Amino acid sequence: MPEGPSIVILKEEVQLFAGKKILEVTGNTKEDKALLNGKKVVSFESWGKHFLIRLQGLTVKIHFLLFGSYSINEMRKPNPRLHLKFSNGDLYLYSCSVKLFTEDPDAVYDWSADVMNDNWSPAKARKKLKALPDALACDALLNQEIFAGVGNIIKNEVLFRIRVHPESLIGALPPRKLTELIAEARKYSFQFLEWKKAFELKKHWLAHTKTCCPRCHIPFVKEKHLGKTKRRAFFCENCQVRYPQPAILAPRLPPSRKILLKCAGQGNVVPAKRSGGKRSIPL
DNA sequence: TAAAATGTTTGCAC
DNA sequence: TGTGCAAACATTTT
Repeated sequence: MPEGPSIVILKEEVQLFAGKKILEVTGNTKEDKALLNGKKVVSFESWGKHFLIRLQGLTVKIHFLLFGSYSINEMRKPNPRLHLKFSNGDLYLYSCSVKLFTEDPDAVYDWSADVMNDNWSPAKARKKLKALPDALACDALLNQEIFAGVGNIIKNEVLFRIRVHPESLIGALPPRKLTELIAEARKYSFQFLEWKKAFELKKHWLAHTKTCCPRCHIPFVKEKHLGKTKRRAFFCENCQVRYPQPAILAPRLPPSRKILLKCAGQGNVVPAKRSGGKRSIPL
């Protein structure tokens, strides 16, 4: 559920409640639910992975973390964290973080940092990245102050697409690669949105959870806890370049037959096994 | 069945 | 006070 594009879908799905009055509030959140009673929804908004319910003088911030979910009209799970009743239906939010705040959301949120927002600013993202030259590419993409909404799936897919090794240093990326990183973070997020709406997101994964590189047809490297963020990473040591690049490139040996067999049947051509017998034609 | 997973915050040790 | 790390949280799927 939780990457930015999924929150955009939620925001679209709850539009039927925009402008409506909250008739009843229940749920096991420890926040002061009573404050929401009788208030009208000014608007539903999102910032990265945050889902915001903007009321008069009060905003509800929902974060779904790893396991949160929601349903509209039908209660699909027991014990919702928050349930809002409207004249035309119900919104149920499960196992999520709920926080209330009274500040103006425009003063709290930097909308230009949200990859899904109309105000997304690649220039500002670049400036923030320039300030973190020692950060790893895999960590930088998950930095919500720079790429709000980007999660682990988007991270893996973006790095594969732009052929950048996840452990590359941000400061060592050539300017054009940095441009690509920023552009692809947004571009892939919107593709994620369209594919998710069509229920075909996984079908389009090229790297995330994959075992073989679709370009090189050799096994992906799978790291369980990569970078400061310690998240799963799937990448190709062959076509994803690690920056900085070494001054002298080590000669690359062709992968062994055993390795190639791991990716057989995925567009990979495995050389025939040499027969143990004597050659009929001497070399 | 145990383990892992689209994530973030908190609290403790140093 | 700052930082870095592990733990906590919570649920579904493999």
